[in-house]
Amino acid sequence: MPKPTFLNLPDEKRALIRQLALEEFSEHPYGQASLSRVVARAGIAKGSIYQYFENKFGLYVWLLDEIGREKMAYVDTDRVRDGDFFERLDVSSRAALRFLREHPRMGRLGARLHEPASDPQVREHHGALKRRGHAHLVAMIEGAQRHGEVRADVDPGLAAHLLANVLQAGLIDVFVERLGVPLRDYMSDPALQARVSEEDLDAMIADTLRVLRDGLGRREGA
Amino acid sequence: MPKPTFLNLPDEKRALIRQLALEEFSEHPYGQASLSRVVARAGIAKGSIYQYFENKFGLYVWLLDEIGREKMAYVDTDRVRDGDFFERLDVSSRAALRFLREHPRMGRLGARLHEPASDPQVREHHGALKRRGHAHLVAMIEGAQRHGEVRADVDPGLAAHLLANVLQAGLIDVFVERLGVPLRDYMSDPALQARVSEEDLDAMIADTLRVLRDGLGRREGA
DNA sequence: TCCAAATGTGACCAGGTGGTCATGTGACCA
DNA sequence: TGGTCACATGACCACCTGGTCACATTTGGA
Repeated sequence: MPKPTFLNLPDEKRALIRQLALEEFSEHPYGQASLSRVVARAGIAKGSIYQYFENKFGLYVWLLDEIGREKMAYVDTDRVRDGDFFERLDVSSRAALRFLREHPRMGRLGARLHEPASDPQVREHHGALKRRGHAHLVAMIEGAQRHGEVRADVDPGLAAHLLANVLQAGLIDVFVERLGVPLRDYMSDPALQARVSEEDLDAMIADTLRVLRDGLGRREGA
Repeated sequence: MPKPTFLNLPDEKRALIRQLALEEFSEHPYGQASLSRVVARAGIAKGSIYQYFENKFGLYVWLLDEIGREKMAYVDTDRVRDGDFFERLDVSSRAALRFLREHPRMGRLGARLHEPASDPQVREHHGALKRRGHAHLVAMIEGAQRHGEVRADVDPGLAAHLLANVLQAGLIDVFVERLGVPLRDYMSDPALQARVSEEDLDAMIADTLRVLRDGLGRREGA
């Protein structure tokens, strides 16, 4: 999506633009994110950004792609091919949350996918990205059902929606509100970051997954 | 929040403004919702809306309040004081989804509460509304735990977040995507509305709640 | 009938936006 | 040296926003 000119730029400058675009699009919905602000903060001329990208949408798509790729690489680092379904979920959720912890803005940008965008172009792009993730989850669940790890009588599509909401959109909410740490403050304050230990996060995920696996209802046998 | 002038208006005109404001704020995030569009569609002068409300924020707060009240009244119609925790959840979720079905724009407006707003004033107001809902859920869960309907070893705060995500934010997603009916089309096409039967919705909720109660994992005893 | 209070009005303002384009600038090569 | 080519620039454009305000209109009681 970026023009060749952008790819010829020194890495440093490209990284700067990426960073500032991330800050802008993660803190404002697409329609309110301002290219003027980005270029001003980057110290470049308005016209320059249009030599790097076709237009606002082009920059946005590129950014989503970039961040998606980075997250994928991060989460895939801990190989999640072993163990049963819920163990794999645990591992990948922990990786995802650790990613979120280290890169809150990327998490926030990801969360924006779940908002109903007003711009049709953006809405369609968000839809496509979500559909991809959904299909992936469905496949995972169907596999788990074949292996007898997940009850066969739940619809995979419904379960995928459940998991997506709880583990993707939901964890961000929990992270932000349950720990009482607004993402905005958290980002800019290392002391706060230290206060939320990795153990807290792991415990949160473990609890959540336990509930997902065993349910909220009291076990008759217990 | 509205000025006295607004309250003196004929009901018809007040209702029109309410309706148009709802359409505007449900289809665009706060920052992009346009008063100019609202007044143009209402056929009144720009200045008039400022004789009814202090400013954009005032109109928005009033609208949220109004819609919240209406939803509350709707959901409370089916008295939900009887039955065990999950039955009560089932009844109120069904009422909520029926409400969403009849008033999709209100559902969409409600969903916007869960987006991170850029305007600090709006962010704070959203936060306050969400906190109220959260506290209500926590109280419900704690009660259910005392009655032995919900496992005592899950944190009520975490469980509340889970339920809120799945039953509030999540159901909208499911409604929109799982049934393959974009909310936008659904709203303007009665034929589509007929295609999604009340039974479909009820079944969806029943499935979701079953998973929440019993978990996704395969029962050992089964 | 007259007046005063309440309402309605829309041109206007400052400030912002995405996007354009004629004009520079400097690195490279003949 | 002159020329070419990639890149940088910022004034400028049309458009839109929330909000204001001096003025017109309607209302209703005396």
